[in-house]
Amino acid sequence: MLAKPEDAPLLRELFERYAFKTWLRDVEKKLTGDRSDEASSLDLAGSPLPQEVGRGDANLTSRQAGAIASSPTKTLSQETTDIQASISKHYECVVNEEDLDRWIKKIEQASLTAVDTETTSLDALAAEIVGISLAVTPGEACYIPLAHRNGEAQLNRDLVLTRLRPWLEGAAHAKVGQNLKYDTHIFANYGITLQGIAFDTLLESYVLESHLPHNMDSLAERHLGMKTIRYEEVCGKGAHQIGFDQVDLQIATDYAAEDADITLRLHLELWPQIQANPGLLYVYQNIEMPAMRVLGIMERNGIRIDSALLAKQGQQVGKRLLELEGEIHQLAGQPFNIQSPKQIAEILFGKLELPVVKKTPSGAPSTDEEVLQKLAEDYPLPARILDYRSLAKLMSTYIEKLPRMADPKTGRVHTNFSQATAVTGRLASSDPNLQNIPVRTEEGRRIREAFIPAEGCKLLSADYSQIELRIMAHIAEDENLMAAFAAGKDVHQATASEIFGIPLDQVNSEQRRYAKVINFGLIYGMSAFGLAGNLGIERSAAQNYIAKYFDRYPGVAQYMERTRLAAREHGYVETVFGRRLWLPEIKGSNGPRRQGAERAAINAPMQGTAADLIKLAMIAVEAWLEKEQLKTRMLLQVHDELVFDVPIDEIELLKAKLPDLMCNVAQLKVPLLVSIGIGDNWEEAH
DNA sequence: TAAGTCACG
DNA sequence: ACGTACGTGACTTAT
Repeated sequence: MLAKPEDAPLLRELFERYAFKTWLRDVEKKLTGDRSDEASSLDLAGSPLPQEVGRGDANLTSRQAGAIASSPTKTLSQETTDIQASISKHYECVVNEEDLDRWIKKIEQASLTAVDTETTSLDALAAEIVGISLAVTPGEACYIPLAHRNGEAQLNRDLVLTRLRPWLEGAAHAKVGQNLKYDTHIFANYGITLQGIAFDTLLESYVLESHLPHNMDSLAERHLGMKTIRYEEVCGKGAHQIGFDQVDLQIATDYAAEDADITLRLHLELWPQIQANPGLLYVYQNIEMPAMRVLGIMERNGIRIDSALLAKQGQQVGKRLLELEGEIHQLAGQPFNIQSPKQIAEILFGKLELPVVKKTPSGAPSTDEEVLQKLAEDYPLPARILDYRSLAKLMSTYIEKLPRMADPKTGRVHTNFSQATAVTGRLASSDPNLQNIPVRTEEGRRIREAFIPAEGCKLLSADYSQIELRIMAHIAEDENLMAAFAAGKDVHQATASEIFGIPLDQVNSEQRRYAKVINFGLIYGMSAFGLAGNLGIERSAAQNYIAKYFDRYPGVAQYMERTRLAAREHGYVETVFGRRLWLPEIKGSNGPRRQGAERAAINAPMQGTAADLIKLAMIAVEAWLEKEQLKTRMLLQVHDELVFDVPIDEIELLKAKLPDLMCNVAQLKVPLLVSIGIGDNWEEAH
């Protein structure tokens, strides 16, 4: 059914070559061998575990052992992890060439090496490398300090990088890491192209349990029963935090070598779990692992910002904000902080005695947009506050922020695409978030004018049309809905025609608007109450629309019910490609939370399949760009949209080929549709 | 650090 | 009776 994307040959080769079964058996043998020592190793609480480095820090080691000893009831896997935890540790600090040579020999011969970098910053593009850790066998790891600033002897950074380069860039040397997208950036900062990325424990955890935390401390605890040294324990936190380059080598080694060690052990635990499930294996190998590389490229590309334009907009918006502030204080009869919901509430509901429309979760009177909109029907002040709020938002979040985030040399902003944050499989964008740039209002869209193409390029935007509704038609296999898409109908118009029982060409804009709200509601697992609230109609009327919809689209009704049942039975739901979303609360006794889980269960297969599809598209498009050696660069992904810098002479080619690539990453039971926009800024291209 | 709000798909 | 449309990130105030 699915046209699988071209497997990356390198990855496939690595997976086949390093099946790990033999090696796993060896490791298991070692674990079993340790089993006889289990009782005594559990008694280790209070006495330090053997370590070459860090012997002096009994605190950390005893805390680790203590955590093991206090483990509650043990499952089989818990026993395994206890044994994992009891493997003796040998962490070395590599500060001379002899040891470096020995480790290089080790990793050259290893079938798989865990790699981790320590740096000066979480900002991968700005970070400087401080050290590298490596592990090839559980319990054995090294830390190679490169830039610690406390006078302790260490190897020269450039010498080590030069010596390691052939291995780091060697595609045949299989590597595993925790979030290797980050480490790839770090090495790229020094002109080194990390290759041979075979596994990533962050993505392994994400594919297995997207709803749980994926940081190394949590993973070690959850899967290995081990308590790890936390970053704060080494560097402190808040204002007192020091850079990793200030940390003493011995402590740095304890921490950093452990990261590589834990990464390797986590992989040995997680990878078999993924292999055991074909759907998860597909998502991991063919979607997440290849997507990681594409995301790294996009992050490095960045997008060009017109800071001068934003500065000009800042002048205008700033002036308008001052005017509004004056008017608002005038209407309120006193000055107050308009940015404080609490103070707004005091003015509106206290001083002016306006009616309270709704309350916040904590019970305070709400002053959100919906409330102010309602009050604006009868009073002048709320409308002004709304104007002020929206402009203040534009000002602080975009107009002021984006220029400060731009690289002063290139004028480009580089977002971080977080691949393991959204439980549904979507990406998340942060620092800055470029997935929530305003578009819905006239004022907001002006921000998009400041996103501009590179010199000699146009911005090209390609977005999937109605992707989630198409996926709903596919999953539900609803004849009527599939037929509407097959016929190329305007789906909201078609829906209106069905629920109002009128011919397609007699649907008016109001009816279409209703149908659109209903279609969105379906994707979100709405109730009659929710629909009524959204449309401003009686609940009974909303219920009638829903009933009519399900009457005309019975496949969709069955899908909703089927999904609720499947979620309850299995505790998870799946996308078309086999991605899982676990819903621990689906069987719970907390009614509202269970219903929330049911709505998430209905939504996740659609949102998640859309996420799968666009990731496959990104992989296919990037592969094509590279194969054809084009200069077009992929810049952004906004859930159903991709944005590119396209040189003028490649525009026609992209216009012709992109929709084709994006629509054919999979063959669903409905056609996929991609529309293209081109312009001298994101607003024009959209 | 939490709460409230609002930007996006 | 009870809450009530899914998924995100960022900013500001207030504690």
